Amino acid sequence: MTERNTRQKTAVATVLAEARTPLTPRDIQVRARTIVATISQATVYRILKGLLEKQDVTTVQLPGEPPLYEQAGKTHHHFFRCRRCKQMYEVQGCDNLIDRLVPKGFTLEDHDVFLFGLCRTCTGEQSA
Amino acid sequence: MTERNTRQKTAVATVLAEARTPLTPRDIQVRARTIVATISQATVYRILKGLLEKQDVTTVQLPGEPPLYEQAGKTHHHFFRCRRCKQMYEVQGCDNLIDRLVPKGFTLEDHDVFLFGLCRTCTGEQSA
DNA sequence: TGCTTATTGATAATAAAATCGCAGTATTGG
DNA sequence: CCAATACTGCGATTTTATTATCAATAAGCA
Repeated sequence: MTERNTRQKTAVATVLAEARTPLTPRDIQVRARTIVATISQATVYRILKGLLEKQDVTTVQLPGEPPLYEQAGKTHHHFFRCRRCKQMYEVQGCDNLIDRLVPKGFTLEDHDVFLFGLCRTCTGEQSA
Repeated sequence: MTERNTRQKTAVATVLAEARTPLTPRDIQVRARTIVATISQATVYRILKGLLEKQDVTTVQLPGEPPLYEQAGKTHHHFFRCRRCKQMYEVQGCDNLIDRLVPKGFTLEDHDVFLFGLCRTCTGEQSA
């Protein structure tokens, strides 16, 4: 038969749509439970797998950490992660910068940039 | 007593010193076995742990992959990884570029850049 | 050269993430 | 509405990376 629209899928889609930052599967489960109280971790993984195949979500792979998930279709961006409050902030405008790093004769297909430090709020509170 | 200089430690140090790219613990074991035929994986991990504490080696954390190890003390650099031959190539000259990405008021402490695509050799062979 | 003990090798144990199996549930075409 | 079956929940299992255990080995000082 065809794919079915379940409450669980709707819940995960809603969570991803409303998320301001990439989420872990557990984040997604916790938030989805406010919509479907019993949604399981396995189901979250299954739904994410399906969404990935349909390219409705993408993964954000921070070095040394398990993947985070975010809705697909956003404009190209990277992240600044605050080491104090752990928040992730989107960063734009890398393209022409990256090209300069590519060695001559190499074909650039993709790239990642990660910034780490203190966000504006935590920079201010740092001295306090 | 004091720390001892074992053949295993020497072998790992030699492997790291001669490596042109960051290596996995298994890579290191395989290469070290050409020097000390019986060196075990556990020993490689133990030695790497010690070298990390002494800051004689650093880890390279590719997104979504377990850490690679390389000798410390190199000039700041990033990597271009060829998707075809899997080789990693060092890339330099990111600094002033990265600064432009930092949002106002944020404090940049660290950053990572990863380039993916085809190296010069594989770019040439691609059409063949 | 001996002796102390840091270190090793082999394997079991652990940790964390993701998947699997299956009985029960709920969606949807008719 | 109802039946076929896609999907779910739960727990067990797998996978991969790393660490712990412990008897055996080997640095390196006296």
